[in-house]
Amino acid sequence: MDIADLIARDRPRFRTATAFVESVLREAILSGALPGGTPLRQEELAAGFAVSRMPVREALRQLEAQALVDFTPHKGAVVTDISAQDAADNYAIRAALEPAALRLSVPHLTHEDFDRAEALIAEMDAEGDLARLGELNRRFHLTLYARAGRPRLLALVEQHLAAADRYLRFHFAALGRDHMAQDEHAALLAAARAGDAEGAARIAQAHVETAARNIEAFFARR
Amino acid sequence: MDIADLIARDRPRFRTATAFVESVLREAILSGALPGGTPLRQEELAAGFAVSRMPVREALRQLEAQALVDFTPHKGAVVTDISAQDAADNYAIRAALEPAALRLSVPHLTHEDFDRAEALIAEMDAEGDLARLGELNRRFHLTLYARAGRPRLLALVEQHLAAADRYLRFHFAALGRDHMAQDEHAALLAAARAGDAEGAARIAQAHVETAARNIEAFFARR
DNA sequence: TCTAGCAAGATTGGATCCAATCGACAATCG
DNA sequence: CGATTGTCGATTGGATCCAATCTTGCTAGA
Repeated sequence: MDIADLIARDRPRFRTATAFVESVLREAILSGALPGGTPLRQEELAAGFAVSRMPVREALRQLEAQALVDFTPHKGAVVTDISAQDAADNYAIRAALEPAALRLSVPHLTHEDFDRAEALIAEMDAEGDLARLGELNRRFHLTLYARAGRPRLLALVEQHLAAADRYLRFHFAALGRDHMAQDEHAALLAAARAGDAEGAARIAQAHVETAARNIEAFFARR
Repeated sequence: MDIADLIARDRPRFRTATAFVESVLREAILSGALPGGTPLRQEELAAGFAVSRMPVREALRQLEAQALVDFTPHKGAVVTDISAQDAADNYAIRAALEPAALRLSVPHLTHEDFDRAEALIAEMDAEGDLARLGELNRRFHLTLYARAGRPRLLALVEQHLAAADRYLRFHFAALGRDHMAQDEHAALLAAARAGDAEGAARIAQAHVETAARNIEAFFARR
């Protein structure tokens, strides 16, 4: 999706221009529309969003705090580029957080949650578009974590899941989309359904770690 | 330490006013000098820092992304207040991240690291000031995690350790400083020294979880 | 007396303007 | 001929100004 589309579609949803610019830029970075290393010129962005430089600057500051852009004084902001180290970092964090979220959440999951998760697995089987596939994958995992009752923990997981989409792009490009590991998703859901929080946590951890290995192998091979 | 002191001391260390304001405000919030719920008026802060409102606004945006202040459009920023839920969140995150960092770090720790950690334990025994005690505690843990080779993971751990100081203040007030659990620190160091990453990780997790229970009990009792 | 509404002050959001810094290229000096 | 320095354009950092919105308190009417 182009940036212009995002602008036209979402502007009314935000009360302030700053929040709007921040949201669009974040999605653009996470979706890969703005690849790592892209310099973000304030004037240019301001013109694109039809606002002044100020909301752009504030938005860039927020993205800096989220480690999505790098700031250098008097040189400006650049989209953080994705390295093998960053990927390893991301997966190490997720491998720690997601099993923890699962352990807290599984005891409180409802039938509706399980049904929704199952439907998402089916949708993933049918979906062809990669961006959409990443979105479905995120929603599947977040559905299973949602009942953890720890909003900050969930926000962290969500943030790092979204960031992982940037690597997922390489993942698919290198290995094909059958590496989405749908059987692991099914096993995860089954364990959660059985109330086996510990087993589910183990599967989730292994799930993240195999993904990490795949990405690592991909980076090593070039 | 007063805000005025921080201002006088640290201004030359920063290239830009924004970075300076952000740093001072963050420390002030984490140290408890600015308690939760404090409204942060831009004009007032700008006058205090002898700058205009703009760097203050940018700094506040960054703190917002770090969940240290809450923004409401046209109403301004307020220091995020610490609730039992926030504390539980913080400890859940740390209970997941710190053992992971430890597992990665222990195999690469050096004799110097162990010596430094041991010295920090001794310093904690001798230290009376609470703020300084929290700082020593942080440095002890971070020393053991430092060789994990995952900068983002470490940054997350550091951020949440620092945030925990806000709760630690209550912890000590309620339970006395002997609850610092120095014996657990010693056990943690011993396991790390023995190269037992798994054992160290277990101790660290238990360490965080008992702290979480203490805080929870404290919040429940009022 | 109580409430709805309006008006003034306070405060933030956004735009515009000026200053400081960086990068590149050219001119000068050894 | 190479290194250094100075100047200019581009870009960001910071200050000031204006607009939008929220809050507060007063007033008028039921």
